[in-house]
Amino acid sequence: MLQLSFIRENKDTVLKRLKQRGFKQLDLIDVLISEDEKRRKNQQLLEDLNAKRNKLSKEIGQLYGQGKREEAEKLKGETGNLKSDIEKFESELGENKQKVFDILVQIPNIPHESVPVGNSDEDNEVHKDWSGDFPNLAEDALPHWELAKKYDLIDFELGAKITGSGFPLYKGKGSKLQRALVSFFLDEAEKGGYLEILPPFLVNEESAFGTGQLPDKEGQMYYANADDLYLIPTAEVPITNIYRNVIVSEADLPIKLTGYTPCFRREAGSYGAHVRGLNRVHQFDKVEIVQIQHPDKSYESLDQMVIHIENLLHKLELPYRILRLCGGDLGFTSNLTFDFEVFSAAQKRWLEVSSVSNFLSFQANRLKLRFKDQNGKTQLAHTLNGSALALARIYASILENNQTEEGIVIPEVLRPYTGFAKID
RNA sequence: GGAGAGGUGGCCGAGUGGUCGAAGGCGCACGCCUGGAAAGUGUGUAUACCCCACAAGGGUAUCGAGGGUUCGAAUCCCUCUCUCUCCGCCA
Repeated sequence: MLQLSFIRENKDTVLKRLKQRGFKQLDLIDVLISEDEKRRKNQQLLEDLNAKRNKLSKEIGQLYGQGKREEAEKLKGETGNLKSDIEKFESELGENKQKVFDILVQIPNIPHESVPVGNSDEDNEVHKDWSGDFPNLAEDALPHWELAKKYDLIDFELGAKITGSGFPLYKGKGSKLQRALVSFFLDEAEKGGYLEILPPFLVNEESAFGTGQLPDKEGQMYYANADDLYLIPTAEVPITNIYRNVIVSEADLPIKLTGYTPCFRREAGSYGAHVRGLNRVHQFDKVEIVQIQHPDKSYESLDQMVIHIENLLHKLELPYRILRLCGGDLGFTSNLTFDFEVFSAAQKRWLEVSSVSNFLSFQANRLKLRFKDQNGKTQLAHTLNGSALALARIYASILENNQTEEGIVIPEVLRPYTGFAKID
């Protein structure tokens, strides 16, 4: 969430930027500010009362210490009203704080000035288009779900039998290819200076709140009722939450972490032909990269992450393009997001395989993730993350783009991992 | 799942109702000392919020979390949570 002090001091900018992302409830800002004023007033009153009470208590303590019981008892009598007043203001202040908080969590991050105005994914700006060739497939080229069947790589029906639709089951070389991709991505991230993490796949409510999944998107996450835990929709959640409630030193920045996890998404309400095969599934594997960075350098980090991802796609020899998300498509927590799309040649579709974002201090504020600067002052760090990469669709495009009459050719870089060069 | 023990500042560790945000030690920072360093020595060393100029200064809250008793709670009571030990179960 945004910092209240920032909103207070930069109201006009905040309003302007929120408009840029099409945020409708702009009146919330004024409500927020006035509620916060009430809160401050009540806090002041309460603190004065507390100070009074503390002083009296101290005096009573001293009197008892000196054996002056009667005087002490007399002083006790004077505290009567104080107590009930304190209770009153305490509960009022509690309500004030809750109100402010409830509003604050509804306000999305402010977009970067470069974010184009727009309502939906159709208004996203092509930041970098593909200038190379597209795979030249035969007329009878198959979509990946057919290829998966033909070569017995993925059994969607079995997955549906065991769990439900959208839970693919990989077999044999199909499974190995998946594992190869995960290993490849992790190794590349490590070369890029990211520390590998294998985090828990379920998180508690605090963690889900910290990165912004709650309270907004609980409908997107699987929820383990009996234990009050959420299945992670992305490794971003557990990995970023490592630093929840932590103050790091400036010298430790940037902190660069990577991790493989399966990702679970309910994707409620998504049906139809465009979700066939691996295009949209409830469980998929992903390697995520995360950075915790100094506020002055977070955009540099974002660039660096974009390059890292481009590199992966080059190595996999996949045609891709980069989109700059428009205000309407920008995630609630994000300030600036680039999406990566890979061209899946048999479907003749661009598939989103990565999303890289700078959250500025939006997540850090929720997480209480701070660092101590050179002057000894603590301030919020910036967080960023990106998929590097999301597997299911990468997998799909590899199958489709690399199909030949002799079988599916495995990209060179993956062969050390798969142990085979071709699926036939 | 059952029984027991325990969660105090960056770390260790004292503190069972009164001036305790918290002794002492370690660590860290700065200074003195030194040719330099170690040792020694001095000072400082949490976070959030409020008043105020995001200064100085002052106030409030925080000793796992939440609630309660009390004029007053790290200290007493209740609930939750986490860690450790033993038993059970188990990859």
